[in-house]
Amino acid sequence: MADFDDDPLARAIARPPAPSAPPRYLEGLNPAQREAVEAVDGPVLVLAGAGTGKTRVLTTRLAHILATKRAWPGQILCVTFTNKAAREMKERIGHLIGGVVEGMQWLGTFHAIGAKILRRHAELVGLKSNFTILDDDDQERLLKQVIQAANIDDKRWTARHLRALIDRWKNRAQAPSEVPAGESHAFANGKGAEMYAAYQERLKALNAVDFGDLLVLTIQIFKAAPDILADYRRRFVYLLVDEYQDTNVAQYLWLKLLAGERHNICCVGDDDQSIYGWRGAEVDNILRFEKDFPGARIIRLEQNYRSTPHILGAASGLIAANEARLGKTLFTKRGEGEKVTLSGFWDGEEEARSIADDIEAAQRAGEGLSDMAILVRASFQMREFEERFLNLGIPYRVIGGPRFYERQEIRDALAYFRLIVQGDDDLAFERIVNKPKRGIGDVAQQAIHKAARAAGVSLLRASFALIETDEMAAKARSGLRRLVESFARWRANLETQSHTELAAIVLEESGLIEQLQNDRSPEAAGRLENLKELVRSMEEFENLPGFLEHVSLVMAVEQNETDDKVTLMTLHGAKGLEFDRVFLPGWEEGLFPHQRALDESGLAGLEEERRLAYVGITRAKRLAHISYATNRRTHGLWQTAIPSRFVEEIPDAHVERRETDLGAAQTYDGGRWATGMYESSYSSPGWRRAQANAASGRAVNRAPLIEVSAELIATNDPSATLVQRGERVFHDKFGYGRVAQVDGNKLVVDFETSGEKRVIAQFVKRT
DNA sequence: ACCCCCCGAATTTTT
DNA sequence: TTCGGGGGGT
Repeated sequence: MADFDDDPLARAIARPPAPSAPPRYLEGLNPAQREAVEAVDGPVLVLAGAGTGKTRVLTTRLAHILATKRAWPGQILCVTFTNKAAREMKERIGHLIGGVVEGMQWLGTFHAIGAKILRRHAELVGLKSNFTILDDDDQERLLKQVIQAANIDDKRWTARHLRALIDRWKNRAQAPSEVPAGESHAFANGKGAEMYAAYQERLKALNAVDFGDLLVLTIQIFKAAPDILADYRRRFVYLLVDEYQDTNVAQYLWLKLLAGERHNICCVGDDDQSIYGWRGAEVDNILRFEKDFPGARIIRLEQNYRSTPHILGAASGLIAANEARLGKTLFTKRGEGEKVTLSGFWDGEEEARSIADDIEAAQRAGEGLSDMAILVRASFQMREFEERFLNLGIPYRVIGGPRFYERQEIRDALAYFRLIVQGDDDLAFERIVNKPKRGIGDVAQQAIHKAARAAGVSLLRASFALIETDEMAAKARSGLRRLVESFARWRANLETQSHTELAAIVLEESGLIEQLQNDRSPEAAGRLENLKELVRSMEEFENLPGFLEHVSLVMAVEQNETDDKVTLMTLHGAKGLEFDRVFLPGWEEGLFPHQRALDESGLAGLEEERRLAYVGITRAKRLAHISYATNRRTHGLWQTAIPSRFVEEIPDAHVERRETDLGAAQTYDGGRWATGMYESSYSSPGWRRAQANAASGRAVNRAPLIEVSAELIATNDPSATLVQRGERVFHDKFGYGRVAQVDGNKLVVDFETSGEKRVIAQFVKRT
């Protein structure tokens, strides 16, 4: 409550304004922001450019709805993508509505809210309300079983591949029966949909769901039970959606169902910051908003409070090259500032060295390390910087490494907990049945599986029966008996014992702790520490199921980072953040824009990469430094690259070019960059191995030749396309194939080895 | 049950 | 190059 004193919004709400004066919380908003706050009824799309005060608008809008008594906190549905965003909103709202309400019950991520709804109506889709939410590791292991059960070669058709397909279908809310035949064909000669169906069956049997199901199944429920849907529609008087440009089809359908006739929906987003197309986000959702919600108001927030004019100018100039956008013009009242710098380096090492030097110089000049960030396209780029930082002793932090709950020892512990809460969780059982070793090898595990299948029960249940028979070797049987009896005991204590106590006992009695104590490897101590941390982190939860729900939905553990360190992260990870000084290394063709984005998604892929560049530049408050290296080692081979086309797209007025003379490896002929690749003469072990491979006649795993031209992708001129339908072509990556379709410079080619792919015409050669 | 070697893959990542 | 998974040998 003390916070009320520091928070003008909270104060304003606690003390209602005089009738005539506008409420205090509207003070200090610019006209567009104020409009977005006050337009509470009917559909509204707030196009919030980078740094335009989006979060402030969102929270103030909520405050406004509450202060004007249009709805109670529990009648507002407010969805975000990440837990971080949800947490931030909750904190700010918490101040506003104080101790009156615990918090907003329906403020959370799509998945958390989906899970909440699904648990209430689980029986309608054949689940129990204590269902497990699988992470992608479990998901993949389960898929592998499904693939093997169908006698499909799981080398040729990997679980990973199938998972990607199923994710895609679920992102579009497609049930197995709705999978387009062509896409089903993408797996094991048409078995895709069949595998998907089998997987869903297995999930049901395990009383488990995956992330996609949290939305797909709730949509199913809404459609099958109109009374339930009507209930939620009545409850949710106002809907608020953050980062709307990141929604996928399933999320869109889910929102549309919940918005109902009333359409009091407000979506906030920025089409120019849509960078998650590859995981199903549909920019179209935001581009199409007016059609979806007739009479929608579109409000643009264009005044930027973050960056200098040069930074905004650079970013705006770049993003203007995109076709598919609603269009905004950011402006600022801040003073000039410095131009964005552009530097070229001989290789990645030199680039890292120079950036590290700049960081040290800036630090000496009084800048804080935590005000600086290096934003890379791909995480392998981080290594060079880490090495350099370690060398120089510059403190740094990497954001986005392997996360706490993904560590092996944590997963093992969690599998024990899951099995206590939900005995049907066979995946958890398989994980820990012989971990730590208790003599239950392959043979014994096969026997358990067989018994479970025969009786149609879970592995744990089957094990209970099995230890009473003599179908298993004595050693395995006694090991299994001890395990199974432990579970019986733990489960019996679930209700009576505190969950942290229980957890500590489980870790001890299972032997996990002992195993690590006996482990002499250097990592063991850290792992023990992690387990302790795990138990500690359970304290803030009410019970074990509550904790597990948190774990499956929030894969990260909170870390309070107040130390003065340079931040190293990917561009994707940087969205929503800001730094005083930002370094953007690796702006090279093939790396950024990434070759795969171009190969797989053509123009759309290029535009998404460009948005990523835009996100990168707009993270900077005061200084942005772009750089590229002419030579870079990837997968053990040296490759030569040319500067990213994005470099050229930034208006000269906003850039200071510091490129030195390193043009030797590049040529520029009339709008077309040519690149080559050469192998180094390094006498590294890998190089020797490659030579040996070549000598022995084996194919060398060599990266595809990068050949890009600066203008080609943007063209829509059909005459630019040299190949015709039906022609036989060669592609560096996919090999030989026949052109099935020509669309401007985009082709659909039916490749002999890899099937139909969409490729850019300029990447294929006629044969 | 464990170890070693070979092979393949190596953008981005939340939930 | 580096990592992890799987197969095969001990």
